[in-house]
Amino acid sequence: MEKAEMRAKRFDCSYGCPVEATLDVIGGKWKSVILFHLIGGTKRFGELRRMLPGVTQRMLTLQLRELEEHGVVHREVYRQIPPKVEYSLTDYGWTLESILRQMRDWGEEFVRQHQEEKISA
Amino acid sequence: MEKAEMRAKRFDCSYGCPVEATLDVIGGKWKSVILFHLIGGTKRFGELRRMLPGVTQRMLTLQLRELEEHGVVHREVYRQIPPKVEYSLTDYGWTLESILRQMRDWGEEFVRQHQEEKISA
DNA sequence: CGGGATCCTCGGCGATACTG
DNA sequence: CAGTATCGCCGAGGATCCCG
Repeated sequence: MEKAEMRAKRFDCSYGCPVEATLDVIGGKWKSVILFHLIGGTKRFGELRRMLPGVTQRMLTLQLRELEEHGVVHREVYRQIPPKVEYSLTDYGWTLESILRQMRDWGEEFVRQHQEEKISA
Repeated sequence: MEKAEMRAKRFDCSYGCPVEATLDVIGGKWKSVILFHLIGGTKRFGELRRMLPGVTQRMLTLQLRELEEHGVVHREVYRQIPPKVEYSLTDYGWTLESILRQMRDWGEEFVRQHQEEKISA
């Protein structure tokens, strides 16, 4: 499938519910974590890689490309040897900040709840 | 893998970031949409099925089971012929309401943006 | 350093059939 | 009506190699 077709399909309002649209942007395997780390400021490719234990180079690249296509992440390439590429949130990406912070807060509480459950068990 | 093992693994704080924990609860293929519809009130299995065009019986069952295991959805079985099963948000599930509503709002805006993009293109 | 290109595996998910 | 069981596909994602 061509990239243009993918975009057409993806943006074709084929979402049954707007919640799905949001999930399509932040719901990838590493996307929400990448976005959350970018709230802390611009990051180089290698920095992000070190911040996500277990991510492969390929997956990090793919996820960043999709975030870029969705308009929430900006990719700045410095043409030099060795290469340097910086990633940051776009203005539109910053509109996700509130949701991402709430997701972190809820997740912390969720983990805490289940730790207690394990202790009492 | 035994269910107990899955739970152990899932709740083992193996999330690199709390955001992932939240995504594990609401990030399934149909989970966030199910949860969002349950904000509107208790629903029967068949009702949910009709509200999610394209979902298979199997997937709806699996997703509901996981939501139940995560403690955000309550399953009420009425022992009668024909069977009747109702699903609703637990108190803990209601703590997701704000996030879900924001996700819907952001998703609506996202779809709107890309519709404009298509028109201007 | 930050990628592409290729090959291959594994499990998520659909399709179908059966049941209390 | 609301599930469970079984089979089979295919695409997400890992491993590896090469490049500017």
